[in-house]
Amino acid sequence: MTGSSFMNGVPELLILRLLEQQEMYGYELVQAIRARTGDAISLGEGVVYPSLHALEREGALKSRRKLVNGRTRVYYAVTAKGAKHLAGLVRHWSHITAAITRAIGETRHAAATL
Amino acid sequence: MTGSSFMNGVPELLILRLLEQQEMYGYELVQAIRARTGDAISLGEGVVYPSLHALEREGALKSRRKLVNGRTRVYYAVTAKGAKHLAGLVRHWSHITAAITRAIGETRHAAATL
DNA sequence: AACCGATACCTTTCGTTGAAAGGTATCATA
DNA sequence: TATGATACCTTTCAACGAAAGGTATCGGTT
Repeated sequence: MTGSSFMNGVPELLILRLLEQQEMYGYELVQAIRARTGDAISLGEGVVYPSLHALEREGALKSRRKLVNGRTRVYYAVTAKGAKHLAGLVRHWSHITAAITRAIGETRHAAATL
Repeated sequence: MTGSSFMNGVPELLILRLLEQQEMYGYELVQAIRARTGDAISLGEGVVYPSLHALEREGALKSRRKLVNGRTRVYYAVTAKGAKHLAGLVRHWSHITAAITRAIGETRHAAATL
């Protein structure tokens, strides 16, 4: 009850969404997430890498190794299956957050009016 | 990675918010949450009761027993401390969801424009 | 009278999952 | 040569929601 960080499922959602728009490697993703959310969300590598591996295992992502400046980068891209999965996640996300936003914005009277 | 239910911290948020508007007992809360979210969110008693106990332990809620129709009901109300806590949760919730919504709605080009 | 579903409380167990911390290696820079 | 950034990774931990089960009372039905 201490955390309440509202982050359940969010790493998976953001990772798939960003990778759908552009192929990226893990380290790049970590920074991209921070940048794209205006520092509101900052995922550590200990969250991103395991997620990438799990998503690839499930067939939602595919990876290819690339050598840049003597360093190895593992680029990830979303598969067709991953895109379908992401669509479901976004749909679910919208549904849930809309319901919560409505619920916490309602007054008891407005609720009764339903 | 299977669940992705986006429910982290949500029970605490909804419980505090509903109880801030109106004093309620556990069983009533379970149904109220379902009703207020249009069946989008349904918390079991196994989630609600432990949450209520934890929140009372933290001083965010206070309870009073009431006998109605031979059945005992435990009514919970939000304390001043709980209200302050809730305000922080709502603030945090808005911040996080706004950032995510923005991030998943952005195109790569729009992101670059930042 | 017996039964069942709804009401009302509760606990224990389980699996997932995000967070933190630590570990390796390369490259550029000071 | 030492440090910080880059780039990969794993292990450990705690928290939390979900499910399931447990008790008891009441009202209505058969």
